[in-house]
Amino acid sequence: MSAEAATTGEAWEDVTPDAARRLVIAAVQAFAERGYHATTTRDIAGRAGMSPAALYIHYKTKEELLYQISRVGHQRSLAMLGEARDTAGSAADRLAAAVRAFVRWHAEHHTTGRVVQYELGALAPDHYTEIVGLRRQTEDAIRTIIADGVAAGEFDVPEVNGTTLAVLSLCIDVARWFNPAGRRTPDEVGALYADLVLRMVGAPREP
Amino acid sequence: MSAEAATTGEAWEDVTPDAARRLVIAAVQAFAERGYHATTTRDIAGRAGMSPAALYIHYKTKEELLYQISRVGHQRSLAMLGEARDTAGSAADRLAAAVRAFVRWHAEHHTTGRVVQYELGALAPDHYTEIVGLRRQTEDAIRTIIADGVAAGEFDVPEVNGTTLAVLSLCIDVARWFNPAGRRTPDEVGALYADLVLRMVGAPREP
DNA sequence: TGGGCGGGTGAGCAAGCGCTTAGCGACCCG
DNA sequence: CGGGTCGCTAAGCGCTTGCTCACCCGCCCA
Repeated sequence: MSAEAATTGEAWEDVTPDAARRLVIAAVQAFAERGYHATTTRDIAGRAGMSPAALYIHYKTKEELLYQISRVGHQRSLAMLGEARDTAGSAADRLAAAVRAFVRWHAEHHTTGRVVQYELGALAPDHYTEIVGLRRQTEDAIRTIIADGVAAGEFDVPEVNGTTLAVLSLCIDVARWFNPAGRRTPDEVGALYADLVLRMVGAPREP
Repeated sequence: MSAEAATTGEAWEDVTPDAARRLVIAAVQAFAERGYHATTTRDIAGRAGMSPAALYIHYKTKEELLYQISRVGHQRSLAMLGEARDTAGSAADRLAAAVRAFVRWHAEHHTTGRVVQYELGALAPDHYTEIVGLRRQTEDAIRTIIADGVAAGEFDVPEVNGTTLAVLSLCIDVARWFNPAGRRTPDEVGALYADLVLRMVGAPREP
C-alpha cells in the first residue's frame, strides 16, 4: 500500500470487513483522481486487489460507494464544526478553532475531501437530498458562531450570511488545491486560514 | 432559447458559424449541470437542436469542445485580472477592482465558470498543460497586486503566497455555489467579496 | 465426515458510449 | 442548366460500461 493509500485509509478504520474497507479506500482515491463518472468499477476493484464482481458482494452499486463516502465525510465535518460551536470561549476562539480543524482535515484528507465536496452531484436524488441537509447543518454551525460574535460585539461583518458562505467556501476549496508534496503542512494552512478568517470578520487578533 | 441559455450565450458571441456557437453554449450548460464525463455528445447535439453527427462537423472531438470553453474562459479571466493589475491607483483599489470583476464574472457566468474552474481535469494532457500555464499567469496577477501593496506598506499579510491562493480560491468558488435565483446579485457578491478581501490583506477601508 | 455459508472468480450480457460513413437537399457560380 | 460544395442526417460500428450469474474454495460446527 502506498503512503497515499495509508493516509487515505486512516479515515476509514471502522469499515468492516477488510475487503469492504479496501474498496472504499480504492474508490476514494479513484474518485478523487478522475471524478466519479470517469471511474470504472473495474478500476476500483483492481486497486483493491479484487475482481470486478467482488465489488457487488459488499456494495449494491457504484453509487452506494459514493454515498457512503459522502455521508461519513459530511458527518465528520459536521461533528468537527458542531464541537467548535459548542465549546466555551469567545466567538473568535471558537471560529478560529472551527476553521483550523476544518481546514486541517481538508488538507490532510484532501482526497476524501475532494470527493465529499465536489462529487455530490453524482449522488442519486434521495441521497443527494439527505447530504444537502447535512451541508445546511454545517453551514448553520459556522453561521451561529459568526452571529454570536456579532451579537457579543466581537465581530464586525458586512453581512452574516454572505460572510458565512465565504468562510465555508474558503475552507472547502482547500481540498481542491492542497498538494501534500507542496511546501505547506496541513497545520500551517489551518493556522494561516484561521488568521485570514478572523481578519474577514473584523476580530481583534493578538499581534 | 431559455433565459439561462441567453445569459450563457452572451459570452460566446464571437463564435461562428451559428451552429458552432449553439454547440458551445449547449456544451457549457451540459458540462456545468452534469460534468464533462457524464455528458454525452448526443445530449450536447440535442440541446443545440442537431443530430449527434453534426457535432463532428464543427469539432473534432468532445474534448475539443471542453478545450475551447476552458481556453476562452481562462483567457478572459487573465485579461480581466491583468487589466486590474496594470491600471493606475493604489494597490487596495486595484485589488478591490480585480476581485470585484473576477467575482462578478464568476457569478454572472456561473455555468461557464463552473466548467472552466472545475472540469479541467478532463482535458487531454497537452491541453491541460497549456491551461495550467494560463492559470499560473492569473495567479501571478493577483500575487503581484498583493506584493505591491505589501511593498508600499498598504497591506499587512501573514504570507503573500498563501494569501494569494486564498483570495483566488474564494473568488473561484463563487462559480460553484452561486445561484441566480438566490437573493444576491452578481454586483452585490462582487462588492461583498472585495470588502472581505481587503480585510484579509489588512488594508484600511473607508468606513 | 460432510454440508452449509460467507467471500471470491471468470465469463459475459444488455445498454450506452464516442465517433464514422454514405448519402441527401439547398445553394452558388460558370 | 449542371456540377461542386457545405451543412446536415440516419444508420450503425466497435468498444466499454455497470452489473449478473453460475460456479468454486476454505472454514466451521454437527
